[in-house]
Amino acid sequence: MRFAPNPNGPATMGSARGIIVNSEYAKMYDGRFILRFDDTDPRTKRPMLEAYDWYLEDCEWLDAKPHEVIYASRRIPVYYEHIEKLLEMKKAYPCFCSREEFRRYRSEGIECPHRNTSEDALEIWQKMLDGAYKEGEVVIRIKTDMKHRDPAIRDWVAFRIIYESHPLVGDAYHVYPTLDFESAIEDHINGITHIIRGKDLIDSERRQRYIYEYFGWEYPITKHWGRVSIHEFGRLSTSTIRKAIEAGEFTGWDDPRLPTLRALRRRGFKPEAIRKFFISLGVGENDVSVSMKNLYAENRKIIDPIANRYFFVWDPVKIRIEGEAEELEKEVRLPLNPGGAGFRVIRGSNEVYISRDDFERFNKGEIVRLKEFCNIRLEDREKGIFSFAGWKPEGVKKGKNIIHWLPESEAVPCTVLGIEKNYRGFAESNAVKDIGKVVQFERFAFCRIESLNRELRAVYTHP
RNA sequence: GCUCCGGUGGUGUAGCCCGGCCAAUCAUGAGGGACUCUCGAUUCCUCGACCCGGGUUCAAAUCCCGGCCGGAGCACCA
Repeated sequence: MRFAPNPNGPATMGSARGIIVNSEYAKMYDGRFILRFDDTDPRTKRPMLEAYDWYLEDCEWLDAKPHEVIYASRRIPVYYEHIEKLLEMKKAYPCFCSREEFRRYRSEGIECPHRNTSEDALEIWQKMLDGAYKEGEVVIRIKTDMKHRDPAIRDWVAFRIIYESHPLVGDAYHVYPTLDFESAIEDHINGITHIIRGKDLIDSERRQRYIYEYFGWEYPITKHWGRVSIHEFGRLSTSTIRKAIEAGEFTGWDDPRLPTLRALRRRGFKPEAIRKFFISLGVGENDVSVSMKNLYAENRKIIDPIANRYFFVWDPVKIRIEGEAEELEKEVRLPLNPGGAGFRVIRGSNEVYISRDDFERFNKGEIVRLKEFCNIRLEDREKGIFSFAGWKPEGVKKGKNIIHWLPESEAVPCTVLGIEKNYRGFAESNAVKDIGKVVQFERFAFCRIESLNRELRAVYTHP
């Protein structure tokens, strides 16, 4: 099995499907999983140097470490050898038609003048390599059938001239193979038995079969799947993301709002959840339109039992509790997580922060409960004054009237990088020791604590 | 337009090749209940689908034909 991306940007959710499904099959049948960079176009789909390593990182993260990594741009001489054989066999030829001319021949199903006249094909090829021709002046075509019922198959291009420095191999070459050619050769050399890829490559198979036939090779078994679109992200292509990043709309390729794997990793998603999510999508040929909620559900199953719970008071409002001031200075114990991992301790106070959302919901005289602490009654909304109303939870309406809270002494300034917006407020000081981990801010969401500088920074994972 | 695919609950998926055990799987979602301490978490229950028409057959989600709808490709991109 193989996954063959062009590293013109980092791996996204779309790449994840290819990585996961292919590697999963390799695991199931004890086969090999190869990561191959199809980076043979230094211009239109220019590879991004950093992205090569990012792909490697992302594969390992997804538990899909490749058995072998191939860089097509470093194996161009291999493709040259093969095309030379085809030229000798007269199964390929140099074509001097312009794109427009050839398009006409193709649509009318007639052979172009260069198809059978080039006795000196190998000489022309050599001159191409020597740089005797300009870009677009000549290409190498594979002979198929100019009467093929699908015009897309008719005598396709295998090599073209591009004078542009390649990010990985520099100026070593200026005659580059197309994807169809490079991929056909590599799949055979690497002994690929099964290919699973997008259905946009169905025609590619029909083209490549000609080469396999000429060389007497056996074509791998193929499966083509439809496009995945994710409700929350819509259609974001690598190039649109790049433009948006350059325009400053996103902070980088790992901006939590992006569907890149780097972003998901930053948000604290578990690779196992992503694997399950894509495996559940299957390999049908229909296009699928799926919601991130499914991924959230998978992820939640893994992290919910183990994520530590903390308070995060967003958009905070300071309130004062009157009466029992001394008694309020006590230690409050709250469960750390559902797995029974013990307790965290918060020191109570008669002055605490609560979220504005909560604060503005209450009516005068209403009793609410500060979770695991005490009950309070709203006395004066303008001044933010409540009165003490008992220790036991009795008498409090269940549900939304049990709220989270934080005293000044426990409050660490915190920003959560969200999806729709960022949230500012105070996080419970105990959360500081969970840097790098995914926690649940109670009544808010799961978040990954990222760093502590002037303030604590967290990244929104999901509800 | 030409070539080729596909249509199962709101969403995704299993089943289709090799017809019966399918009043159709699993997940997500939605609705409702529970919770002496997250009603944005957890938990329980319920709801909900074989595109349409014809044919073959004792029997069709599964096979055949037609229609409708949707998708992909038709680059010197991958």
